[in-house]
Amino acid sequence: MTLEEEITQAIIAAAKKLYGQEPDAAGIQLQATRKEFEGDLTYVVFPLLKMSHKKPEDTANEIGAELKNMVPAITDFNVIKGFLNLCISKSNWVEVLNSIAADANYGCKQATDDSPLYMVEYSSPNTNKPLHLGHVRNNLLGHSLCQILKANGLRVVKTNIVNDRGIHICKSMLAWKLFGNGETPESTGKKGDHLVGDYYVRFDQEYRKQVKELMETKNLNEDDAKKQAPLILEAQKMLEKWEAADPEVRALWKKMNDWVYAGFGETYKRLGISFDKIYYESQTYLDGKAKVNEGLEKGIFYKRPDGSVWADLKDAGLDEKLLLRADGTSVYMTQDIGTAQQRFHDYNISKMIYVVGNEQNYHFQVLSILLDRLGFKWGKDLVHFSYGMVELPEGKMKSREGTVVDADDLMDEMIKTAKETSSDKLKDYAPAEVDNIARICGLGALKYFILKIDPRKNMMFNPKESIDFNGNTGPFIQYTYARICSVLRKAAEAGIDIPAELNGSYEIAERESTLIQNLASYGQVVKQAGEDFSPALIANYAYELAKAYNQFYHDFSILKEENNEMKTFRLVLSREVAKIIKSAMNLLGIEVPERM
RNA sequence: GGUUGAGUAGCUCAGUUGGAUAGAGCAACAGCCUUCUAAGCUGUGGGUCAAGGGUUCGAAUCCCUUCUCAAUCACCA
Repeated sequence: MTLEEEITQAIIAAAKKLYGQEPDAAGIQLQATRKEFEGDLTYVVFPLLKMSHKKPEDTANEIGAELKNMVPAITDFNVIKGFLNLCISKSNWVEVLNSIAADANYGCKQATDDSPLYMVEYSSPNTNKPLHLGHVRNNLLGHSLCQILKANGLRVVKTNIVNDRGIHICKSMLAWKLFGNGETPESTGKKGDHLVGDYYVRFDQEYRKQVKELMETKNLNEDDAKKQAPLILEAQKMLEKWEAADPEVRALWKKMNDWVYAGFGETYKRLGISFDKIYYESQTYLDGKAKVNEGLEKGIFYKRPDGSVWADLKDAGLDEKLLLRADGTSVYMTQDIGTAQQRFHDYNISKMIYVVGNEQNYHFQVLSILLDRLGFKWGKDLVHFSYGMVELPEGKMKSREGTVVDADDLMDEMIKTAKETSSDKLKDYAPAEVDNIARICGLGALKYFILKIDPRKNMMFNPKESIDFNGNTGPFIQYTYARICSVLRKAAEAGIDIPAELNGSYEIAERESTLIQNLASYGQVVKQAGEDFSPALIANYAYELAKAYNQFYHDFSILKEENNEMKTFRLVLSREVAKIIKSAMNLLGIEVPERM
């Protein structure tokens, strides 16, 4: 039983004794006492007034006196208005620290074979353009979410759906065929995804030229010109050939997709993310079509005179939704139906989570309803982990207007800046170690910058101001870790033995017990982050912890402390802070360096 | 127009499910390195929590109205 639970029980017992009624345990909240008041834990007594029929101060005093008698760890209490501040004994805090030290995975749970299986889809790139800042947010959130779910004792399958077919892919294929002169990643030295992306842009440029020309020469309006431009017609023909499995088109498709996958692979590796199972839309869209046709036969969907298939969702307060075009080809929704079916066939999934931007809210609302109507019992329970857009000072990112922040460029930039920042301090180190530290810090700054923000919100990214390395940042937390490592190294050099567990009595200071209290709350934070799907909670916790440690570090000597008992205590405390920082950062997918 | 989300310091963001005098960082200014890593620590200034009403011991938080912004409501994915 934790101290909080013990006190909660005591409050219930005290209320019963004093007022003859038992308050609801769920309604009893203990919070850390604000630092301007004396005490460690605070209980707000206002809810008890209905049963006590006394003033807040009197009620708090009565309860406080009872608690002090019942709970040995409570040494004293004070009352301010309706707030009952409880002081916890020093020895209790040392015990708490010992319990943290005894558990290498403190705050995290381990999954067993019976644990529920969660499947998390994230990343979900198109194969016609390189990853940009928006994808980075998606990838980081997805990876961190998986880490957090695992830390809550769940089994997790990380999955990715690659959008590898459709008209947009044909556009870059066509442009490469027409203008590429046989260029390859090898011949140009370009990453495959960038090379293919360039041809996607090229298609758009040439296409727009043709549209403009048609409007001028044949006096067409824009819509008609867009439909009649030779390039788009040829791309459509290519898509038809692809669907008919034309060997030449398929070979080109495979070649270019492989270039892109190699490029994505590099970016993923650098970002530190991975997948357990990858799905490709080219392999699931036929299932989706089959399922839609099945729904059509059962009368769940209906066909219009032109041959297109629709779902009527007006009774659910939504509109009608297209599922198959008149020519029989599939749309986004069709593919997602097929993909979902395959996944639930492949795995015994208890929860399916889609990490996809909030622009898709409507899509997932519809998907859930459609799957439910198609008879999948899990359809209703799909979770769309919806996150906000990344905005630039000029507004939204647009590939065609060149206002995207490329993922690879961004990482290069961050690592370069980190290297400049650390070059003075790391003069004595081997170049490879300097590079590795710059990589860890640069990526740490980027990842933390993105993950500390509430996922739901749109976030602002200003490339000119770039990302900070001071203050509430990844490197700040990494620095705190490296600092502790340095102290522990020096302790080892001096031959000081740091025990696994403390015994004895220690006169610890307020700042030290606060730090222990901070450490102790890690488990609660991990749990909350798991329930809320919120890496931001972990990020903010890690910052608070690092800040609290730095204040402690500034005010107290560790190795220079003359009292050996206290020196040992502070070393253990430091070691445990480092452990929890490393664990929390791991949940965010951020590495921590031992020196920087 | 409908739906969903958001609006907190000059800027970027927190705010533990309704608790004490609304907090950090950046930017500005002023201090702290012969002593365990100054990517650190301390201090100063900066707020009508979009506006108005309601619920109650107590509201940035819950409810209603209004305003502003974003996304979406496509035979694009």
